[in-house]
Parts: sequence; structure tokens; C-alpha cells
Amino acid sequence: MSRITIKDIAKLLQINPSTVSRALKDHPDVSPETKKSVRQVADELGYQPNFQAIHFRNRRSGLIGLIIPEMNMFFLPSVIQAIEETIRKKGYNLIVFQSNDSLEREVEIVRICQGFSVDGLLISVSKETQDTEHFRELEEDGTPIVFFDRVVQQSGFPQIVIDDKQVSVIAVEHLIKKGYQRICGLFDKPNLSISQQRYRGYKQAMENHGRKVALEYCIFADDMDMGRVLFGTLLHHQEPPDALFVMSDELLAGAMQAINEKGFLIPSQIAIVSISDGKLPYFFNPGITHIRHSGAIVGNMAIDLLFQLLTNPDYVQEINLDLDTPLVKLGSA
Amino acid sequence: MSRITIKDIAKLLQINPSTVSRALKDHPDVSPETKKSVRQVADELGYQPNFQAIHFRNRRSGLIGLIIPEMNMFFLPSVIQAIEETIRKKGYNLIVFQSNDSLEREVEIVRICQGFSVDGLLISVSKETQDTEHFRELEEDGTPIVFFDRVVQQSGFPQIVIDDKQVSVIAVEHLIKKGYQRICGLFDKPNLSISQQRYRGYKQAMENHGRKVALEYCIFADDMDMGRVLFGTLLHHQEPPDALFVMSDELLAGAMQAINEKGFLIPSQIAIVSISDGKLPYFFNPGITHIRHSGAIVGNMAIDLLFQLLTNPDYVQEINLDLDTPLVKLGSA
DNA sequence: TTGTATGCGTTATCAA
DNA sequence: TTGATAACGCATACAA
Repeated sequence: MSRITIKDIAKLLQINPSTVSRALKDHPDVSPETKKSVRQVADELGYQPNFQAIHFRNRRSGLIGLIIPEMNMFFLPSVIQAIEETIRKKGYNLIVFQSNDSLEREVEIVRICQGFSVDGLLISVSKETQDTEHFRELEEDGTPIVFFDRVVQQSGFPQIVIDDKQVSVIAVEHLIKKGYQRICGLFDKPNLSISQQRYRGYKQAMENHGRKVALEYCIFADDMDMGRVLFGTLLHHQEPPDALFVMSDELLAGAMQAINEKGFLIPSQIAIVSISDGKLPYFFNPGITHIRHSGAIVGNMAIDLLFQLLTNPDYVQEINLDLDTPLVKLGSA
Repeated sequence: MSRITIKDIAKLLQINPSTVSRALKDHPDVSPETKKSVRQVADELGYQPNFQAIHFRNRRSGLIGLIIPEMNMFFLPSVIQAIEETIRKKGYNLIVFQSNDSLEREVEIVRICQGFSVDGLLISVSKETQDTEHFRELEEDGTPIVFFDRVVQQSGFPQIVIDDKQVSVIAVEHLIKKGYQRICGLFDKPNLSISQQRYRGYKQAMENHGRKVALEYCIFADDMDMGRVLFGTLLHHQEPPDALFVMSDELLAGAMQAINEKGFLIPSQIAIVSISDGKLPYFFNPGITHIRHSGAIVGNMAIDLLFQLLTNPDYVQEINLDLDTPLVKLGSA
């Protein structure tokens, strides 16, 4: 026998499958004796409910989709660790997709999610994503969607973000107040709204203090290695920066490699402030002063909001996590 | 209309659902005209196949399960990044579970995987897992299972591993040959077979060179922080170690924090060799000499093997990745 | 309290 | 080449 079904149990007990079904889910109007014998036989036979059939029948999948641009060792692990835990507790399961920063792929993935009838979707969008067209259909089906981290501006979808601009202002002002003169800004891919916001914050802080933004001190890098190379080049300038604001852990890792290669001392030759998940900064000596933007908190807020929406579809809300982003002063600035 | 089905298309075209089904999958004996009109209507209506129904009908899920002890920023991201990519290419999807290093939870997850009829399973086992009882049923159903990284010794299941003992011998001998005298070994949870194997390698290397293993220099730590604390304590000993062999990136991160706190210089006061995914070692100054045990390679091999088994169930094999684990000499030893 | 009948969306089998 | 039918495993409205 390949796999035990409700029918098998029913046949063995000479009762109807529907009774077995009810007994197994502790339906009130099944006699205790029936329940008992059903459970016993189910145990003996090693019955495992067929989720596919159940979900199919119930028009739900028990799956929460997670779409990320690409897996990496920064930020996302914290997010995943957090959401998987909650999802499991609620009896759901997590299905993970990488868009590889391609809109085309993202669109396809959203279709797959539809095909799977995911009960909810968490997404950090690709760098090519400018609007939310491809989510409309899912939304119309009533599937809750929560955006986090990399979001689409003014999409109207619920999202978990920080005030990227404001947070960056705080970080950069910390450097300015400490008296640093040539402050480099190291940002992610330039077409990401998160990069733009953080760049605006950098610019704003500079202007607030009468500094002008020198373009050669503003670096946009696609990934860690590009960050390493571009920032490394800048360190070889006649007038290298004396401080660095870096918007992510990934780029911090790149910058640190450049600094190591060049042999600059922190903070005497180069001061650093970053926005970070809060782990990487402690790996270095001295530790890196950072604004803590915890992936775990983002993940938790995102999944909690998603479940809120699952229960109560009208509960639309944007959540801003600024309160949870303290400036952690370590040795680097 | 909530969602377009094959029936809707059929009704609209006044033909039979089965014909629509065949047309949509380009079945040879459907007339070109029928196919054309079906496709057109399907497009117009925005038909999306219902995977749940398809998979249910086909008794397969299109899902590959991945069970890991717990998500973290070391090693696993590389694995996930690699396998998700392959899985997507093959038209499957990835469902991710954390056992939280609990056997009980692992057992439950395996049951869930059965319930979902996953088409294959990749697993790095919990620290409590000593046998493979709970996989037997899945195996009997014909579901291929591949173990990686944290495996169960002599389980008979296909697995992707390195010769942990031998690799550790090489790492530690590198330190011995460089003349270091008091070589500390920093290992993961003591009941993991991977920890035991790597400890044995450490011991073997020492004994090969007539060194005796001092127990106070052998540290087993559950996680990064415990590694930081325990190794930090050791650094304060009268006779602190002059070299460190550390078996994972996570513990390397912990050890580096301890070293930073203590202010020891690398390699003059403390030399280091690690086993690493190959990213973290470059974050430090000097870089950390390591044996590269790439999560990407492990992930690729694991998922490739899984798909082999999916196609050809008799293709049982254990794969040993020693050839892909070079000693990368950076500045730390 | 239990049984009967039906359907979720799809596809394989058989018949036409 | 197409249609009718049944079935995958389960759950529920309804009948008894």
C-alpha cells in the first residue's frame, strides 16, 4: 500500500470516509467511541493527512511566499530566520524565491505564487522593479502582500520600512559633528529607491551643515566587490576621505576589505558609520559605529503584519520602524 | 469571477475541458486551430494553471524541501543561493524549514514534507539527530533524500560531505609546520558528528607530530557568542595559545571578537587557520588562512545529486568534496 | 450520530 | 480529433 488515506481507515472500520474525516479533526458530532477507534487505526496504519488534497480542497495552500532579490549573508538571513519561525508556529510553511534582481523573473515568480495559491507574500523587490502592476492580480485575489526593505515608493501596498532618508541624516550628522571633513557616502545600486533615499539623507545632512556634496565622494556600487574596488580607488586619491557613511552590511564588508588592503587606521585615518543588521560591525576592530536596522525586527514586523492582513483584510497599514533603529556607537566614529 | 479555470475556457469556446487541457499542453492530437483559439482565450482571460490541482492530480508537488538547523549568516546562505537557482531552473520550488536543532521538530518537519509530498529533500540534521529512523518512511515512498554538511554517520543515505577529519589534519598541520606551539582547537557543538570528526583531525595532526592534546586548548562552543566568551577566557590564561584552528565561520567570527577585545595581534600573537565558506576570511586584516569549504559547491552538488536520484532512483552515491577544498593562505598563518 | 453525494481543477482513459 | 467520464484525497451540505 503506497499511502494510507482516509478511505483505507474507513474501509477497515467499515464506516464512511466522511465520518473518518470528521473524527480525525475532532468534529463535535462524532461519538467518542468512533473517534477513539478512528484515531487508533489511523495511528496503527501511520496515517498522514495529504496536505495537497486538503489545501486543494480548501483553496488555500498553507504556504507563505518570500521573494528576495538574491540570497546573501547580510540582513536576509536574519529576516528569514525570524519569519520562518513565526510561519511555522502558525502552521504555515515558507516557500522561497530569488528574483536575481530581474523584473522578468520577479513577474514569473509572482505567477508561480498564484499557481501555488500562496496564502500570503513577502517581498523585497528587484532593482528593476518600478511599479506594482504584477502584484495587482494577486492582490485582487485577496492575497495579502507585504513589502519590506526594498520597496516600491507610494505603491499603496503595506510595507515595513524605516525612514531611510532620516536615518541616513542621523548617521551622517554623527560624522559631521565629530568634525570629519571629507565624508564619503557608499550606496547600493543607484536605481533602488532605498539607495536614493539614503543618498538623499546623506545629501541633506551635508547641506544642513553647509557642506557641499562632492560627487567623487559618492559611490554607488552593485555589490560587495564593486564596493571594495570603487572605495579602494577613492582611498588612493590625493585627498582621500577621512570618513565613510556606508548604507549596508554588504558594502561595509567591501569597504573594510579596501581599507585593510590600503592599511588605513580606523578611526584615525578613516572613520566609519554604517546602517547595519547589527552583527557585522562587531567583527571588526574597532567595532563599527552603526544605526541598527535589524533584519529580525523587520522580518517579525513583516510577517506579523501579513498575518494581521490574513485575518483582517481591511487592516491596511504602513509600518515605520524608526523607533527601532538606535545609533550604536562603537569605535569607528 | 474569482479565478479562471480550464472549465471557463471550455465553456466559452463550447468545447470540452479535456480538449482545453490537451491544447494548453500542446498535445499532438489537438488540431492547430483548436490550440490557437484555446491559447488566445486563455491569454485574454488571463488563465493561470492551478498548480495545486495539477500537483494533486499528478501526485507530485513540484516542491523540494530544505531542512536546516537554523538560518544564519554563515555557510547556509551560499547553499541556499545555489540550490534555489538550480531548483527554479528545473521548474521546482523550494520550501525551507528550520529544525532549531531539535530532533522533535525535525521529525515533525519530515512529516510535513510527507504531507506536502515533496519531490525531494535536502537536509543538514539537528544536533540531536543520531539516526535516520524518521526518514525511512519518506524514503520508502521513493522520495530522494540528500544529506549535507551535518550528516548522520553511516546512515546509508546519499550525502555531500568532505573528509572532515582529513581536512582538519591539513589545517592543523599547517600551523604545526609553521612552528606554533600552543594550538587551540575551536569546535562546534560536541555532539555533532562534524565537530567530532574535525576534533579527531585536530588530535590526529597533533599526535602525528608528537604533540599531546591539552584539553584546556580544546573548546566546544554552541554558537558564536559562546565561542567568543570561551576563547576570550582562554586568551587570558597564563599561557594563552599562540595559534588557533577554528572549524567554522561562525566560530571564527566569535573568536575574532575575542581577539579584538583582547587586542592580540595576528599572526604574531595569535595565528589562525579556519575552515570557511571563503567569504568571511577576507573581511579581516590580515586575512584568515583557511580551507575553503564552499557552501555554493556543497549546495550545487547536493541539488545535482538530488535531481540525479529523482531521475534514476538507483543512482545512490556518496560524494566527497575533498578535491574542492583548497588551503587558501592569507596573512593569519 | 452517521451516511450520501458532490465538488475542488486537472488529466488519463476510453469511447466516439 | 474531440467528448464523456472518472479519479486523485478530502471536506461539507444535506439527508437520514
